[in-house]
Amino acid sequence: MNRMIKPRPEMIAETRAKLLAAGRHAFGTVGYAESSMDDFTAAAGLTRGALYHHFGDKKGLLQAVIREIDAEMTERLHKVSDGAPTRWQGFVDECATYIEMALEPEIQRIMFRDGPAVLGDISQWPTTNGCVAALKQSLSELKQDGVIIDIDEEVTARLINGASSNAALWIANSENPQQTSKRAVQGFRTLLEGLRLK
Amino acid sequence: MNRMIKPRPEMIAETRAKLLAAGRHAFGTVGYAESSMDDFTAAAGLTRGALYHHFGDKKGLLQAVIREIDAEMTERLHKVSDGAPTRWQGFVDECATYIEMALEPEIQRIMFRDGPAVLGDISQWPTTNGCVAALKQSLSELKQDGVIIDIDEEVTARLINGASSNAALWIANSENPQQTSKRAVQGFRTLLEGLRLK
DNA sequence: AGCGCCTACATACGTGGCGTATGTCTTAAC
DNA sequence: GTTAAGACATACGCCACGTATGTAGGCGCT
Repeated sequence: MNRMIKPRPEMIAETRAKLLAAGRHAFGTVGYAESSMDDFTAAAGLTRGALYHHFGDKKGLLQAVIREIDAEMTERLHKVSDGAPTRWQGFVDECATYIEMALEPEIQRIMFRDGPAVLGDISQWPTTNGCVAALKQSLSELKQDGVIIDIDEEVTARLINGASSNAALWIANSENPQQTSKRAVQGFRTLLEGLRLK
Repeated sequence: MNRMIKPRPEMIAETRAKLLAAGRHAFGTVGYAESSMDDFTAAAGLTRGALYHHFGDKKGLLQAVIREIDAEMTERLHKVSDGAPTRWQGFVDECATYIEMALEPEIQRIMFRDGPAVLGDISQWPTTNGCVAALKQSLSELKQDGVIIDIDEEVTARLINGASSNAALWIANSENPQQTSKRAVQGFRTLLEGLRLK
């Protein structure tokens, strides 16, 4: 009755976490299509059997991985905007952070390339639009504070999201990512300035 | 040394065109990963042998399809900007057209979802950045005319490109695409207004 | 004109990856 | 202690891709 020897649920959660981590690593490095389930489950000391049990299929694992990453990204964005001196500054920082995150190979590959290709537009997914929601919220606050012009927050958040992710792709594949990044962030800043009330 | 190749050019071109069309249709409807080469080559009255001969592999065909579509899109964009009364108007129309094009299922699927996922960032490809180039050129002209503020055309073109394609994804997957589209285009217009010199 | 080669495809074959069906072992319940 | 159920492994079949090989017909050369 009392499980004093070994907590069974923990073992289960552990295997789940192992699979999640193994899949995330494989998807983030070699990509979704090129990731062999046999390979990366074996790397985690398991088999595909466990994967099918916990996640249904390969796509299911991808979804889980995406949820995890999205949650992490959302948290990072919130931290940035919370730590800024002004709301406008926080918003701009948030956008810059978004680009920076999109530059990370794992995020880029999983969230911006393979994710949408395999699962369709994930942002439609109610559970995985944390980043857009974060941007949207920032925009709403700015609007209430009378800092920016009257815009459709949802639309603008989406546009910014698209511009950022695409910019990141461009930056990462450019010859000189450092310099390209500077240019991009600068251009982004200019674009955002257009939203401000003069 | 190099021999003149003229083996029934018409027949060959026709075969190539058939494969291109068949692949384009398959990729644009069921998607790249779900398209069976055996199936759509057979639909064109051919076999995979012809495909491998002409395009090397599945990815090669995708590249060719993307080039074709990109050329078409570029042409459409040029037509729109050329037909506008003012350059600013032409530019805005161009952006709206870009969104509209991105709403077409075939373009969306091939150019914005499967393409980047399979081939990486295609915009880096020298031959397939026609749309970005078109936007860039429009921006350059606007700058020279003193209509817009001093911006980095390349960067801005990329940002617009990203915002448009992403917006299209969002629109297409929304419950009410018509209405969402209106909102998106309106928001886009507002964003672009920020680039104008007052 | 006829011979042979090379191009443009088709056919055949092997491999690998995915999904499912089935098996096994452990834990919890009674 | 027997049983049910969950957690995973093993086994099997299928499909799709890439390659290796086969073949028919035009084109150059004499």
